[in-house]
Amino acid sequence: MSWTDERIETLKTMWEAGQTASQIAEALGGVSRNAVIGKAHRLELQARPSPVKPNDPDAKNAEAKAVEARPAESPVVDTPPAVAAEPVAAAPAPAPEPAPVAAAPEPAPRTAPVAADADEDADEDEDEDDDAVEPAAAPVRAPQPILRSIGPGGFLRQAPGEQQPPSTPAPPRRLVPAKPSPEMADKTSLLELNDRICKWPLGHPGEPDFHFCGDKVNPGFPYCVAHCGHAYQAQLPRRDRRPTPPLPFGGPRAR
DNA sequence: CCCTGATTCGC
DNA sequence: GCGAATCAGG
Repeated sequence: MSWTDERIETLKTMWEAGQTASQIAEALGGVSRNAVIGKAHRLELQARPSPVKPNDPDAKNAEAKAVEARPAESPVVDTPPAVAAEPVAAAPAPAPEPAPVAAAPEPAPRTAPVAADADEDADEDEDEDDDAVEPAAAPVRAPQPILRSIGPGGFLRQAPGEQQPPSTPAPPRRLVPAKPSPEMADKTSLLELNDRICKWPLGHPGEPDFHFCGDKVNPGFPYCVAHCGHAYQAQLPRRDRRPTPPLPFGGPRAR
């Protein structure tokens, strides 16, 4: 996979939006987390709270650590044209690339309670789906990206840890990355599924906010503990079940 | 363990 | 230029 302009743009945008390298890599597809990081650095996209502390050269270094034979790394303090991006226009971004459609879970949990026929399975769909005309939905899940909020008067607010000068004008970016809207930034998309996050779908495919649970899986299962509870339910003996099994989406597509 | 980003270095 | 391997902090 090569770094096309589009992919680079996506990388830049997501990187600056605070997405992790892993997220970016999965969203782009075909590249590893390392590749993303490497590319980001080559693009001089650094500037991001890294878990690994940059040792203070002044504080107490010395040469004890020979590892520190870093050539002249320009001590640039100047921050690159930072984000400051006002919430970019939505426009539900189609995945930048056809996703390997395989994420369909095996036990087939139903996302759409066809009709609450019968009793037992009280549908416990996680909220979502309904109405929500409001684009600025409250970030129910952990907001990862460093989002700036708009204060009174249209001032950009900075997160506590943020060091970007607020003066930075928003670059006229009209490009639409994989995750255009901030409210989608912390939702797990199809592209971000991996072996250790819960693949339980929330909402309905095709809807703008359709996403996946994204929690950590119950080891050995494709879902988190809570959703395993929904996916795997004890089956009553035999013929005790009059009503036909509730199939998702009206059952397997007949074709 | 898991995650993260940074750096190195062979290709 | 690229990215796997490696490192290192949380």
